[in-house]
Amino acid sequence: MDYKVTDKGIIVSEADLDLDETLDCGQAFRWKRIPSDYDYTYQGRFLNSELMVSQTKKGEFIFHDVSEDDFLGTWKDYFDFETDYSELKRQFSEEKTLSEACRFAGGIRLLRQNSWECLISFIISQNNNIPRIKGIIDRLCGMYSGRFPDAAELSAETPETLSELRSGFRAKYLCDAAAKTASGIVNLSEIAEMPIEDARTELKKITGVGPKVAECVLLFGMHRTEAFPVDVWIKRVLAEYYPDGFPEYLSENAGIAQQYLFHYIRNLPEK
DNA sequence: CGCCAGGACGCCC
DNA sequence: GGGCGTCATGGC
Repeated sequence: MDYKVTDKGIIVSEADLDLDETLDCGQAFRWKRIPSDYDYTYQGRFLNSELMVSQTKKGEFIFHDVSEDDFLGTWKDYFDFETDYSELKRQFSEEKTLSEACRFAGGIRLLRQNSWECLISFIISQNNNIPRIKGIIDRLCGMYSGRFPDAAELSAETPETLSELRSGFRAKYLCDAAAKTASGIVNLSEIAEMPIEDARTELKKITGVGPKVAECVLLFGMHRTEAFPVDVWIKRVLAEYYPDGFPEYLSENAGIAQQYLFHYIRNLPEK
């Protein structure tokens, strides 16, 4: 990754990034594509920072009105620019299906998100579809003037006061997650450092967090790249392409591989 | 109308 | 420990 500071903001050169593939692939739900003169532009937030970022036809990325401090302090880490995705894709491409998935969408990166936001987002995601997940999260932030509520704030809500979210049976799960996080029964920053089996057990103490949601929190919110969420789409991939199991040599980065496969199977032209 | 969505729970055996 | 109905909501 190369960057330069300009009067427009930070301009990044990075071959292994595509904004559509990374910001709209079901790992994060608060990015919106907005009209612009660039190839495409997304607007969104991470913690207390807002960002408008554009991708140009030359494959450069403009982080609009971002200072060098903010770029180095926030966005460089969020977009995981320290990781060499070319090298990862080289490893993945030793295997046939993954190789095709990487060729299909080589601009996916694993965002380094916030664990609390991921916990809430993926509780909402269960038995749900991506457009509706985005809508519910949008309405949740709308209750807090566009900000994502912290655990203390959300713990003051009840399933009734959350009714405007139209999150259905998930509202009581959100309240339980907030209560246990705010009270310290569940400590996300400690969980992030635990051996992964212990971390899974801890996360599943929250009602509404099962194997899939726990795995998503570990992967997307704690950057545990060995976590491997299995949803209905990945089940199809495993059944169709990996009847004998997922390759062992990939286990350290299985979660990142999973992102390429997820995007691939969901967007295959047919079948 | 039925089916499905980045599933988990409760109950049954 | 595995199997199955149920849980809201909305798009197709």
